[in-house]
Amino acid sequence: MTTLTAVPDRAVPPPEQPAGGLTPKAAQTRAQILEAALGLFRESGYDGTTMRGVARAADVSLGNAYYYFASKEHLVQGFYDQIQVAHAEAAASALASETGFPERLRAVLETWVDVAAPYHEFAGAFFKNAAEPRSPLSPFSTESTAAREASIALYRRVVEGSDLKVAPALRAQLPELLWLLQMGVVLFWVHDDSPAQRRTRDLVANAVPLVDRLARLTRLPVARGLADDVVALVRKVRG
Amino acid sequence: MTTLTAVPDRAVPPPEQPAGGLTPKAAQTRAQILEAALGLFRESGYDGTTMRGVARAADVSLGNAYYYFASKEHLVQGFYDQIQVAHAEAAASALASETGFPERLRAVLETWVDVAAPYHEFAGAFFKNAAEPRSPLSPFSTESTAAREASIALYRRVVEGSDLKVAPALRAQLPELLWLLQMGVVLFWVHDDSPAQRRTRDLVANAVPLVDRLARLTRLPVARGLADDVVALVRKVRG
DNA sequence: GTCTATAGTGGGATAGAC
DNA sequence: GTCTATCCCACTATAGAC
Repeated sequence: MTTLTAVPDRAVPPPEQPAGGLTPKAAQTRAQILEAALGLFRESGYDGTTMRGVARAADVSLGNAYYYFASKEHLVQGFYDQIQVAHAEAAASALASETGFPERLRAVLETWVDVAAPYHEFAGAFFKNAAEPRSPLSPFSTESTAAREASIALYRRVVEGSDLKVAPALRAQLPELLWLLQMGVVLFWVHDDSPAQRRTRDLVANAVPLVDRLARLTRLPVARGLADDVVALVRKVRG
Repeated sequence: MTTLTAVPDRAVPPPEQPAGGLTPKAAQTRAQILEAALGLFRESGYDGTTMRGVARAADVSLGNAYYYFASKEHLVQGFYDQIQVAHAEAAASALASETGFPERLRAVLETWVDVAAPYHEFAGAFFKNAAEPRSPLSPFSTESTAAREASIALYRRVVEGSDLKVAPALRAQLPELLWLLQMGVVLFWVHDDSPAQRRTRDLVANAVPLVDRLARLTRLPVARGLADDVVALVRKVRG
């Protein structure tokens, strides 16, 4: 779940029509299956939904469902897409009107909580699958690269459109670090049983000013060396 | 699993009636099943191990395996307990000879990597289960409280036995924060495909001095207020 | 309370015919 | 591309032995 910025489905075997396009018929069938799956996920959750049920609801055979979606997990990517689009849209309008770094950061994090809220109940099951390292759904997987980059780009906009003054070396790395912060928020969120995810919202409200102050602190000589080393560590450890 | 075996010897042992514990026979069978499971996990991974296989390797019936472990996942809980005990033991000897904070911290984190190494290949499957919020296997769950407390206690020893000078408010919270650091290391570790988890060891080696410097920095007035606020945030957000 | 044997059920995933 | 038939395995149920 984490990013919930997901990746366009590539579970589809590219049959005849090249250029990544599907036959109209194939696209239709595929959409049918996905729609049925998302409906059942909403109704019965992830575990409560069976591939047989999806196939039946989509009016196709079980084998056909597997022809388009290699596994039950792959169906979840459609769910990711929906949230990712909604988050990007909601965040965009907030970013258009704010210039302060903490306000922008808080807006983006809070809109994620807003957008994801309706799915909180089922998020646990999704999160479980996304957390598996070898899963294509993992936010760290190569399959998720595009989605991850898109999400990081959102935080790049947060930084670049803001008045933040920060150690130069850190500035380039900051979007990625903020994305990691979102990962942490998501982790907290899936464990948050408070009504309307109140505690996650509190976390965001209280953590953002701290991040802001910490970032600005890196301009002081006493902290700058440390900030540089953090950047170096992240860079080294990333790949 | 580790603590419930305290059945005092008696001249005439009563056939059963374990006071919250297991009869010796039961403990023996249970251990047998767990050992067989861990062996198969190592050999064939989590998904490659079947409950039938576990039962066969342990020389018990399938039903008996389920008598002791309600599900395949519950076998993983046994793994957690075992690794936690092994980690505590391995770390203890390192802690006995080191007094510097970064050396102690690094030793504890590295012994974890050492102890967990044999299971790295299939740790992903474990991690997947642990990531599910409502799972009793989650490190944040109430069922995991004992193991979590034991782990935090280890980091309390790291701090208390060391020469670390840190903002007083932070000192009390530090063990818990270091435990969170370990969670982060574990997250990195499960995604680490380098031989012998080289990159995780690099991460530890490079991150520990940073943590050390950051902790000491909190004594400076300029950072102290921020440290206090971090402590306040953690405290608020935890419960 | 501990254990066996056996016979299910349900659901994820696959093979191969058409 | 779509189907039917099938496999495999986690898990359950049951009935009974000690």
